[in-house]
Amino acid sequence: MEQENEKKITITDVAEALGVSKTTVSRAISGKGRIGEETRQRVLSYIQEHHYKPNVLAKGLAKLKTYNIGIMLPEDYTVVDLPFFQNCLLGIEETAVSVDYDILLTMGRENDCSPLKRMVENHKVDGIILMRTYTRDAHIEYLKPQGLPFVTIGSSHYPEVVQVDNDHRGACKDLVSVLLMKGIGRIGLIGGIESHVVTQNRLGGYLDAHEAAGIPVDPGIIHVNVEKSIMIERAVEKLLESKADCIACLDDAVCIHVLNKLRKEQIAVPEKMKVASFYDSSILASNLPSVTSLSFDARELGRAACKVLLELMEGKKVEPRTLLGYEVVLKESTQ
Amino acid sequence: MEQENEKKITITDVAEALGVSKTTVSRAISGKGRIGEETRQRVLSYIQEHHYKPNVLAKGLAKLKTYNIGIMLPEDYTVVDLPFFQNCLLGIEETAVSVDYDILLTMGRENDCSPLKRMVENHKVDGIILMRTYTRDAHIEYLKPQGLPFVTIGSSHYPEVVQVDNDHRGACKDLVSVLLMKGIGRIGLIGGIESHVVTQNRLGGYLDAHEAAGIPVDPGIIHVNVEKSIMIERAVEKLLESKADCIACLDDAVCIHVLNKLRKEQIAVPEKMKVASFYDSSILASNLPSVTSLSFDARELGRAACKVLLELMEGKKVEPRTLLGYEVVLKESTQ
DNA sequence: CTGAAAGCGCTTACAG
DNA sequence: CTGAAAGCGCTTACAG
Repeated sequence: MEQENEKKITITDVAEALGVSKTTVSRAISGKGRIGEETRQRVLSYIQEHHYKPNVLAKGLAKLKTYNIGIMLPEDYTVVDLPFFQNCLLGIEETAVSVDYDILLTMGRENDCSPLKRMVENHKVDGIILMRTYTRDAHIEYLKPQGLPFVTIGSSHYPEVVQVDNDHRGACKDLVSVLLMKGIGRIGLIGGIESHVVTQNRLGGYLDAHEAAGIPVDPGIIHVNVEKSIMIERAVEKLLESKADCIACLDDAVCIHVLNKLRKEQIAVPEKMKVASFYDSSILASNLPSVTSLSFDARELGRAACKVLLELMEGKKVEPRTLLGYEVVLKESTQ
Repeated sequence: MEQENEKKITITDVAEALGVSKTTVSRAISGKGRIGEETRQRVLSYIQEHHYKPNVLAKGLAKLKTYNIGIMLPEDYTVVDLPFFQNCLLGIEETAVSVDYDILLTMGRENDCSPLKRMVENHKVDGIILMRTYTRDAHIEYLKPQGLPFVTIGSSHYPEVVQVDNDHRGACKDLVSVLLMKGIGRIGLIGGIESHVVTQNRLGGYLDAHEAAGIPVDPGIIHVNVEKSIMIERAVEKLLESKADCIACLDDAVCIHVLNKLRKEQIAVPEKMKVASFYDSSILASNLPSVTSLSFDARELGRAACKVLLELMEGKKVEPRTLLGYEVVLKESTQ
């Protein structure tokens, strides 16, 4: 209860109590500038004892920093993406906190920059992480001329935009290659939104694998921009007609619908139809049969993105592109 | 590109350019204090034209505010809870932004206050929203003597702690009452963590309904603190043995496992066993059969919580408890 | 109606 | 090694 009365003690209070100048106190805390070891200890122990904590706001004003990093989270999420974002955020926070930065969260739609703009114009952040990218990305276009450091999680086609991403293209290529090698020759595709860069990468990986294996691609079994469950069901029907061996889902939300549809049609997985997902999520972990998919470390991705951003904020030169690894996880659905 | 050069113009720049004092500029912006209408317009239009935006940090320092509200998100989430948190956050942001506040996000485990503490001690927020409550809540206990306004989403047993919640107890009571009235007499329970206050409320609603209907409760068919899938499966087996008519799941994560288990055991839903969930999520929406559950408006909950917090921050007196509504959604699984 | 000045809580050249 | 002073960009009594 003692603290209740103490009420926000400031650097001036500390200085007065100790009979030194604010300068000295400041130096003791920051460790910068020459200062006697004895004085330093005296200040430090007083501070400890009286629970003094510098006001980051004031420090920020003096140094023209906010000690906040802004996060732009897409609002039009899919349930399935959420664990990814959550883990990513954990990774970001973890590394931000380690240098005494906080996370300012804002959410918005694909083409609505206003939340982002607000955050920037109000001078509330020192740097920004965009959690999703689009082939034509209004957020990036707004941010570029702003001169504020930012990185994207997920790839973009914008030159000079620093990006951190999992290697989706490589991952999909590997997964598809494995399937092709197992003799699963006709792999149909369902899902994905073309305006998301990641969709392009996944498609690229799919094509890469076919090229590497010398197997031609049948454009007739590729169903992109299929999102609503009805359209997914129709796509499944078409793939059944086209005698596909396997349905590769561009993401897990689609995969859930595909599995439901197959169940409804009494098509046994994997006996009559194999299924794989190009994404990674805990949602499909408990499915019966378990689903072959990719595995990414979202938390590590968050850490990496934040680290790169912090370097950028310090004015360092950074790699324009950081690609993180993945694992192909083979399960029952493609056996 | 023009903006690139302009570089952070300040109130002093504006004042000089217009030949007025900073005081005047400040008044024109805030609308406070007497000021000539003409002067006011002159300032305002200059500001517009030159994209001047006051530095919120500096304003904050002068007024001893941060214009941030802190959000404490639990780290040990379940996938199924995520849509709830996401929508809740949207509601919070929406109303925070309307009064020019931002959201500072931090995440932590049930008994780890350090992220919260850090945020508070660094003077980074003017108020806090706890997104989950526990029967013995370390966060609340840390926060109470701090004198910083805060509200919880979800109920707590702590007196004087302002809380905003859906009426889980009433909702569960209604749902169970409906089932009982349909002649579904033996309703088994699976899931829930006793240390979560919401579990207590749901149990309470379950009991209320039985009492109201004059039907005795069989403690043998209540399986709380069942979380892991193996334990859930075992609980399902026991309920099958005990001839339960229906399995009510304390939350949707549990419900998914229950459905999987029933499918594995070839028990038809709803013919051989009814199923209901005490929670609300989009995950079960696409299930076959669709699952009877409750429906809460998480976004509205976020709005309400933020509104209450803002009032608290203005020093107003607020209701200690705000309860929001719900809907009982009957679906195929209990037909 | 308007302005000079002090103040918010810190940092950091500049002297000594 | 230490301190007085100016400054970060705003607000707000207090005069006029």
